[in-house]
Amino acid sequence: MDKMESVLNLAEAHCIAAGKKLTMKRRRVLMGLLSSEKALSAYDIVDFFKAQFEEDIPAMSVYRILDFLESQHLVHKIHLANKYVACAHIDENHTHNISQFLVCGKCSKVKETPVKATTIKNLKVSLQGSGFHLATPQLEIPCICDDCT
Amino acid sequence: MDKMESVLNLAEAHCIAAGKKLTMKRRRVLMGLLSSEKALSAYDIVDFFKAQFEEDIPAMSVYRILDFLESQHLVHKIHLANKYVACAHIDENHTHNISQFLVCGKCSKVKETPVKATTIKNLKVSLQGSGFHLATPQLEIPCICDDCT
DNA sequence: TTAATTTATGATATGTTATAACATATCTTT
DNA sequence: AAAGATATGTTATAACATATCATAAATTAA
Repeated sequence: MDKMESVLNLAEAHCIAAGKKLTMKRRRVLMGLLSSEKALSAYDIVDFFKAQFEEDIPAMSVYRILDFLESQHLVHKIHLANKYVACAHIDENHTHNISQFLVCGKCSKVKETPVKATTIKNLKVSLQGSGFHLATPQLEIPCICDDCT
Repeated sequence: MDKMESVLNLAEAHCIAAGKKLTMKRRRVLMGLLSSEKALSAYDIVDFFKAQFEEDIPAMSVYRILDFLESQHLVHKIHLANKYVACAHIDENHTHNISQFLVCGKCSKVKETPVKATTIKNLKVSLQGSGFHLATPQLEIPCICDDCT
C-alpha cells in the first residue's frame, strides 16, 4: 500500500471515528491536495478533477468539501494565498500539533512545520494586555522558497 | 493641529522626500484608514468617500492608491482579512519597524505592534534548512479581540 | 419494506476581491 | 504650446467565495 493510500485510509478512519464519512469526492479533493506540494485554489481542484478523473465537479461542491475537510482538521486554508493544503500530519497519530506554515509568495509552495512550545509561549506573552488573544496558533509565515529565489 | 492632520502631514513629507506626491485622493484614502480601528476593504473605502466627501471614486482607483500607499509603507494589507490598514507608525520617525499584526477574525480590528528582535531571530532559526526564507517579517496573528469574545 | 429524515451533492445566481487594458486628464519641464 | 511623466477614469473580466433552493443517496424508524 502506497503512502497516499495509507494517509487516505487514516483520514477515513478519522472521519468514521467522528461519525462522519469520507465520501469519494471528499477523498478525491484530499487526494488532490495531498498530491500537490503547492497550495491549491478551489478552482485548481476543479481542474484536478477534470484532468485526473474526467469528472466535472462544481466549484460550490469543492468549497463545501474543503469546509468539511477543514472541520475535520484534514485541510488548512492558507490565507496568504487564498488557497488550501492538506494537513501534513494526518499520519503521526494526528494530534493537531500547533503548526506554522511557510508560504512561498511566488509559487504558493507550503511547508507545514511544528512550532516550538517556547515560540507559542513568547507569542502569548507578547499578546498580554493587547486586548487580543490567539484564535488559533496556526501561523502563516510569508516566505520565498529556494526554487523561487 | 490635530493628530490626524499631523500624521497626514508627516505622510506627505515622507512622499515628497521619496519624490512622490500625496494627492488629495491618496490623502483621503489614508485618512479613511487612519480614522478606522478596523481594516477596510477597497470597497469600504469607496463607501467612505461617498459618506464623507460625497465623492464617487472608482474601486479601481482605490486599489491603485492602496498600491501606492503600500509602496510608500504607509499602508499594510492584512491578508487574513483581505483588507487594508494604515501603518501605525507613520509618526515615530517612521523607521519601518518589524511589526506583527493582531487581527480579530470576527470584526477585522487590527493592532500593529513591534516585534521583539528575539522573536524574529527565533523565527529565522526555525527556518534554517527548511528551503524557505522570510520574505517580510510582517506577521499576521489570527486573534479574537476582547470586544468580540 | 416503505416512509421519514438526514446528509451529500447539484445547479444557478450572486456577492466580494482583484487585475488587465486602454483612455483621459493633469501637472511639469522645456 | 509641445512633450513627457504621473494620476485617474472607464470598462471588462478574472479569481475567490457564499446563498439558496432543488435533487439524490444513505440511514433510520414505523
